[in-house]
Amino acid sequence: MLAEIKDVALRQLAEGGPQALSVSAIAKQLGVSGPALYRYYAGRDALLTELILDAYADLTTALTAAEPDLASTVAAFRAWATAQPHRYRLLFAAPLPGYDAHDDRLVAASLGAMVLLLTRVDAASPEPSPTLAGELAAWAQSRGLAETPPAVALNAITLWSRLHGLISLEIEGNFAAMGIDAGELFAREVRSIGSPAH
Amino acid sequence: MLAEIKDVALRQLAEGGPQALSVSAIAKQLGVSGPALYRYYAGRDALLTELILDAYADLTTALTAAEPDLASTVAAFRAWATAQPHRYRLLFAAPLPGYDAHDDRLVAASLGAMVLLLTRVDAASPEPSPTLAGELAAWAQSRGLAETPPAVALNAITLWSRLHGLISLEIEGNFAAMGIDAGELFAREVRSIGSPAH
DNA sequence: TGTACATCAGTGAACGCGCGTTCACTGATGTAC
DNA sequence: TGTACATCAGTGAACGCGCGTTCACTGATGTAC
Repeated sequence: MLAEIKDVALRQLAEGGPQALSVSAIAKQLGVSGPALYRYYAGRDALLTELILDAYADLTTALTAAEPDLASTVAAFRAWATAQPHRYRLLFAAPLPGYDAHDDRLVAASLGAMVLLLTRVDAASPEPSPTLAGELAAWAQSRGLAETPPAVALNAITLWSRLHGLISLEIEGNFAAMGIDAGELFAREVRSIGSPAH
Repeated sequence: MLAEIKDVALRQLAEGGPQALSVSAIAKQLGVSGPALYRYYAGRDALLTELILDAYADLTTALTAAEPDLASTVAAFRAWATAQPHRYRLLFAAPLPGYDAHDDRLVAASLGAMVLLLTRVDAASPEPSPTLAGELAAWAQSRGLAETPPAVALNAITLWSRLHGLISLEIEGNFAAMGIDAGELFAREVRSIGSPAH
């Protein structure tokens, strides 16, 4: 039943966007009265938190299942995002109106998925400035990646940023509207990160 | 009065996010009854469309005012976005719930701003594949940029995508959360586009 | 095998809320003669 | 200068809607003796 509720919730998220996610609507679709759901979730926010945690876990699984090279991992990342854009938005776009995420599990979950992606980057970027290198070192250390050289961390973050740009534009249909197939764009960005001279 | 309504609308957008933009709330803040606004705007969607058009126009102005080199234009783009993230989201993130934009002026306005940014790119990317080159040529032509070589168009789109990734992450506070100053990241992306070997 | 009880999923009514929008109207301001 | 009228910004009540959440409850199922 818990799973059934999440299923319907995700379907509504996919079809009607974030604002379509409502306790009453889910209940109606399940053929059940609204208050019935309160037996399973403390409320709308709790359900939402659960959906986000699931999405992080699912993304992590997808990345883990990919071949451990950079290109395959990035391809898996993109495939996951484009197959279910609503879940990608749930993780990386602006949160829903009135939803306040102050759940420690969220921080931990996001770490798992991102670290996995970032540690597949091994090429180093052109040397960052001393200031940026310091910031990067501090960040890597706080993430349990103390061994990572700043130039590699920078490369990883750059990759992440470039991917996010491509994916969010692709998800909203911008490349489709331009008549451009995004596949080659992705391949190019991966190549740009894979070689130090980008 | 038209301007005053927009002012309040933008302030609410900035403070409470998109869902805070409501006719009644604007009216209340103006010390006026709800229906009074219908004398100035046909409804919520019309007001929203006006806000988007304004934002495009404002962004175009900001880009035009910048020095005509790539770095300055990108800096202006970023400055505009970070100074008023809510307006950037209005243009480039998911539209508001229930808002259907089928206004020809929107298409024209978005074109103005983007073409301005994209035409400041002159370096060419490594040669795109024949397929992609064809798509790029068709797109450039439909945008009145028939002279643009596909490799330059690709470079421009790559720049746009990279900027969008950086800006949307910066706007949502991701870099701040990592303790990283985003300025150098921007400078690097501009450099990567400015030189053909990225 | 039969009775008494506890558990607990789900119900329906109700709460207060804010939304966009319509409608008939008031009342001040400006214009024409 | 004074009167008759038109214009029109703004009002308040009302419409139907959906929301999250609470509350006391029903009624079926399972358990203990």
